[in-house]
Amino acid sequence: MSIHPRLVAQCRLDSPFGPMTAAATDAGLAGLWFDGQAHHPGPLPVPVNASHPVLAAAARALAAYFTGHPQPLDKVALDLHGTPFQQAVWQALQALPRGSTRSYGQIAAAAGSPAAVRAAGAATGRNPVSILVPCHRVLGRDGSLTGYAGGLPIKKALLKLEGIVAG
Amino acid sequence: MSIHPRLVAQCRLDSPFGPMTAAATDAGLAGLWFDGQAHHPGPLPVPVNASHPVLAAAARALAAYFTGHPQPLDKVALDLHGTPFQQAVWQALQALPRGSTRSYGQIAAAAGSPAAVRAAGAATGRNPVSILVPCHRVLGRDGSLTGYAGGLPIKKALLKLEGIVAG
DNA sequence: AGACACAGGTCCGAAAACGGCCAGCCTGCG
DNA sequence: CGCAGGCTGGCCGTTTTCGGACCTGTGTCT
Repeated sequence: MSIHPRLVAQCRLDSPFGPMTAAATDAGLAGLWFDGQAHHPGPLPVPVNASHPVLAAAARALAAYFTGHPQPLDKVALDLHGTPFQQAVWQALQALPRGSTRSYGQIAAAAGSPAAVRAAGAATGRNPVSILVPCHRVLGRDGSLTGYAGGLPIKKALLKLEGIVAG
Repeated sequence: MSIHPRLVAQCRLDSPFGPMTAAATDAGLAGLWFDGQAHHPGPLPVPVNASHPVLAAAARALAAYFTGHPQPLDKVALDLHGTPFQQAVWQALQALPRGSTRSYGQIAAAAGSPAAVRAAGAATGRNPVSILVPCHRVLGRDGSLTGYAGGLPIKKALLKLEGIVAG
């Protein structure tokens, strides 16, 4: 997958698990990556501008998430760039509230292709907006962690933060 | 291609990669070939005269090149004989300073025919003045050596001499 | 004239490889 | 039996790889 074609601004954001990079279009948040995570897009050819409204909103939402807010007070607009199937999967992920989990099979079904379980796993891994699009709430059928672009320890910590003991 | 019609003198010159033959018109250097290289014109029907000013200048330039001079102190006048397209390609080659490389596609574009990539390769191969017209600084798009009239080992050695590790 | 051969590069379609899976079997236990 | 573990094979979108077709100017051969 290529980088989002309409990026206009980026900035750095802090999290308890290390600094992150956020990127936005004028339509919404397009990316939020841990440093060195899998599928990191690398250096972005757009200016740093932390005061861009979308990035400011993302910073507030991220802070609210780590403060423990069950639902983000103001939802951040998203502008995700991917194939139709990926869009469907990421859409399904956004429907997961804090503290709930699903299996990859359930996500695949929600995305409209119940049999495309493995592909759903791949699409989940390509989620460009970590945390705010809760790809970490997807587990194996038996509750195993299975994988996370930012590394399993962070996935486990995020779930623990949400009150889930799974692991 | 036929031999240059206005040749007036020739002589032998030494290089670290073996002896070479140089040929000149009164207007400038017309050829510089390794013994046995591809497209070698063969025995030339002109007198041997190493003291001809153009050939003397060529000898100095060649020596300077192998000494490591970044730019020839006094540029040798050139009198290249070829088709308009070949002239354009060789012109583009002369613009390459020591240590820099281009792809055949870039050379074709610089010669005015971006699509004539393959033709640019052919024209590059017919370059009559080795080394001083740096046809050895042209590589494949992926950095591969692809070819050299004097043999790939010499091309590689010339590049190494200029500080390029490409291989 | 006409038909090839080249010191390359781009495009496009087909085919194969690759996963953040899961169900079905088979084994080895108590 | 009942259950935990390991292997196997099929699942499917995406990515990568691979193989042709075509392009273009020139020299050489028919």
